[in-house]
Amino acid sequence: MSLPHAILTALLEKPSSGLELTRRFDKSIGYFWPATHQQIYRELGRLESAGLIAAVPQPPSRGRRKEYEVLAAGTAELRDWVGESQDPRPIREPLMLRMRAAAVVGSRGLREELARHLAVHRAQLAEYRSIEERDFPDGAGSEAERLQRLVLRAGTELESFWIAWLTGAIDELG
Amino acid sequence: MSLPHAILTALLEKPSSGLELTRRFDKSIGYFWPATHQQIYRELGRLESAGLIAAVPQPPSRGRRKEYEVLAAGTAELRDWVGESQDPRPIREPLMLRMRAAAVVGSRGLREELARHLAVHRAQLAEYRSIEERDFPDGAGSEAERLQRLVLRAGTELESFWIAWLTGAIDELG
DNA sequence: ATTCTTTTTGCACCTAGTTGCAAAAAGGTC
DNA sequence: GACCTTTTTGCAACTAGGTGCAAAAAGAAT
Repeated sequence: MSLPHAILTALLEKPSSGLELTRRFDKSIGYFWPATHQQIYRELGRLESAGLIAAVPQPPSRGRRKEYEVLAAGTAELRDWVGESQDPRPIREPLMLRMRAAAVVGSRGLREELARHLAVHRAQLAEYRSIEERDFPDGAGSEAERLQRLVLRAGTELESFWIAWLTGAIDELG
Repeated sequence: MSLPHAILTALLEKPSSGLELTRRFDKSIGYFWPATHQQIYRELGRLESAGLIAAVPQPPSRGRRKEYEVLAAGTAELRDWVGESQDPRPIREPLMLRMRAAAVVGSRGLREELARHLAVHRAQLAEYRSIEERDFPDGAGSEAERLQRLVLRAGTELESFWIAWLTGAIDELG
């Protein structure tokens, strides 16, 4: 149940319409939990019926912009969720499956694929770094800032890991 | 469409019944693509109807053990799949969402959660290391062996990354 | 041989995420 | 104001994965 909580977080940062949310997802929360506008609208509807968020007064109808804000119950729900305990979700990495498959039926075409992935991860790393420079140029600040920096660092380090691993793999398959 | 290919791979390594497959998944392929026995049976059924695998002759019926092997079409399918190009799947990491949520509503309970995750990742790393010692004690061998070693290395390095990151995060949240 | 337990297979339902498409409103152009 | 495009919202159908539960067979116990 992550998407609703992601949306609550985003709405607390700034009340928004569905479309604004979608755009902001694309360049922040979505890095760790992507969502399309369809998913977001559906979830906004559910959160509203659940009484966790509300549209700020305006005659609501299809096609008309609707701005949502988080209610007290929503904030409480999110606070609870932060402290909940939940196991890390299992890794699902098709590329590793393909490596294993290649060990059985041959690795034809695999090198190219590894190279493609390498390019994608490099691009992602570059994007994270530019965000880092833009948003966190100097040392630690408030707790909120430190948390956000930690998330970003997870991103850069994760991408760095893949870059290193893929480089090694391509090298070894030479 | 990863599960069917994971199953094809496992069946090529060794023809098996559904239950055997389930057990083998739990300690090898399942590290990167977990599956329950229910999923596996369902997929075996589909692969059979698709003509990619076949049960070795035996009166088939419910409750009676059924051994599957991969047909030529199945091997061909798997070979194609290895060379297919497919973007890395987006990361979905609820823990990062919780960090961001914590930046907004406070981090109560988060430290404990990070510590729990740390323990899980440490245990997983230990498991990978013991497999490494058991199965790959010495340097590189055949291509197949090199591929499997690379997969295992991805596992150990990924866990190491998380351990390092979590340690840093706990440290910084003091 | 009857009963009980374990193994093995599998169905059915549910939740979450994806994709295609379209309706209502808003805004621009003639 | 009639027409066209863009924005915004949303429905509906589909796919994949997760969970609960049960039926058939095999094996053990008496």
